[in-house]
Amino acid sequence: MAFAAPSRIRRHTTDPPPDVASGIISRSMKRCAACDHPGFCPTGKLVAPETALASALACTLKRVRRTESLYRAGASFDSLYAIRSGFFKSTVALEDGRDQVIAFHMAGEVLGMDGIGTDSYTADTTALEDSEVCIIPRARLNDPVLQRELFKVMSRELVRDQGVMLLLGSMGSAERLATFLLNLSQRFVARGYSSQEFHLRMTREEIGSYLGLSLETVSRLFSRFHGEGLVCVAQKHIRIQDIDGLRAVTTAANG
Amino acid sequence: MAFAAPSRIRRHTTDPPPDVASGIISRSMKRCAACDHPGFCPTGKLVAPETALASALACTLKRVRRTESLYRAGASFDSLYAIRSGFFKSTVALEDGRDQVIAFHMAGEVLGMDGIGTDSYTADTTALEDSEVCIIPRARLNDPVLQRELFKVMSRELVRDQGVMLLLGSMGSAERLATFLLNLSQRFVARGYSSQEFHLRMTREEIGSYLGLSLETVSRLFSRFHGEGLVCVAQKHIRIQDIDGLRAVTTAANG
DNA sequence: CGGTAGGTTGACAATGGTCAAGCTCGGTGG
DNA sequence: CCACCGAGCTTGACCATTGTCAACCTACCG
Repeated sequence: MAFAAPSRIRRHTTDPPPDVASGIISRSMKRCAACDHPGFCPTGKLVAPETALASALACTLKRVRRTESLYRAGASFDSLYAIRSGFFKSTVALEDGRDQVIAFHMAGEVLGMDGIGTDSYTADTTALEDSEVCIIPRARLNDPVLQRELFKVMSRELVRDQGVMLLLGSMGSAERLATFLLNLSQRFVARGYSSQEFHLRMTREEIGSYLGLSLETVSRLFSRFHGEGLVCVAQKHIRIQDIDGLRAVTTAANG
Repeated sequence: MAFAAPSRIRRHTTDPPPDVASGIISRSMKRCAACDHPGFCPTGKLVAPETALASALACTLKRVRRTESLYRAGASFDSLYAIRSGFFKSTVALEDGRDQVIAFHMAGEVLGMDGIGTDSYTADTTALEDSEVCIIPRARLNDPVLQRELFKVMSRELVRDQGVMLLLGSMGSAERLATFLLNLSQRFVARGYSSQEFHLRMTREEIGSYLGLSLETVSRLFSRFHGEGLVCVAQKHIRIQDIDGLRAVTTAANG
């Protein structure tokens, strides 16, 4: 595979954030004084600028190891969590045992908002790599400054969900995967990482579950995209070779 | 936009709510003093009990006729809307023209929350029958009492979206339609109407769009359910004959 | 009473799922 | 250091579900 072998850094220590884009990381963005990941301080995003630092300092951290769950569906709602570093998936289950990944989450995103309305979480949320979250106790939902920000976060989440419904309801398999890759790319770049090369933290099965496809279909599509020169895939390493080509796949009839 | 004693307030006069379930309506639930639809006063749901009446009186009503849109994607966010009576659909569009129904809304539900995060709406929302909404100007988002309630409403909306993703991603066609019918039934009964007999306000095409199916598949499934004695379908009138049978369809492998 | 939007049904095709076999890589223990 | 093991991935063959196209029907509205 024509793929610059990345140095396989495996950090289980706290100090630096785990590498997200296999070494190709732009550290240009300024950092929050309290958080050390580039450009994306969850607490900074959550509160007005003037109180960001205070909030950040007051925030309790929690570590979640890979495969561990942060909360489970049905557990009583006690806090929100802002991801400081790491990667999560959320899944919901049907009574008959089937379940589905409904979201992947990365640094700066807020987890647990599904619990506000019913006082208990409705999804399972699990770390896909060793991660750290800031605990936002439910009592702080009364903080007007936090509230204002949280409205926006929840609203944007509603918009994100619209996109997923569109994806699941109107797109063919290739469109879905291309959309997914472009979305990941966009989110990585917003965090100061490479937009073209990154490491998938989820399995084919999890991608398939999220996209409403079988793991085999996901695998075949990766192979096909690879063959078409759109991406370079080696296991979980992805390099987007032709971003415009991928965007074209996103449009119907190029599936 | 000021909401104090506007000239165009349509006060809560005595006109009864439009019949939702072709005459089979239970009127047993108590009504809000300010709103006249049974058991489900949007303003009452939105504010703490002690201020419900005041808010309801201050609320400006807007009428939306069938096929008219309440707001369109891209329009700047100026208010939320609580449905007082009627029925709406929300659709989102892809660049290439395809679009999809992402929700149906009925009395008591809140529209426009997708606009909070980005300051403009992201969906088109259209009345499927002559409807009335209470306007909640964006300025009122600062009202702490309203805020608290809105958090719950938005959170529940997130949970609802999870259910739709599950439906679109994990269910077969028959499961989807059965789930949809049971959901409608549940929502009607919560509003004091019959749980078994109701009038569909949307076309087969709109149902199909919402469920990620073609209109032909929806039609065939209605015929099949009819043949199996699960429902009695006559155009847009639906009577659920065997609710447990429908629930069984909801489970995999009974598709 | 005719036009039109919406709905039904059938024949066929295509997309994507299922099943099965085999591969790759990383971890583990001899 | 090597052999083995298992989770995750790939690929092929086949098949089921659902979409597409087309024809026709029906109800409703002027």
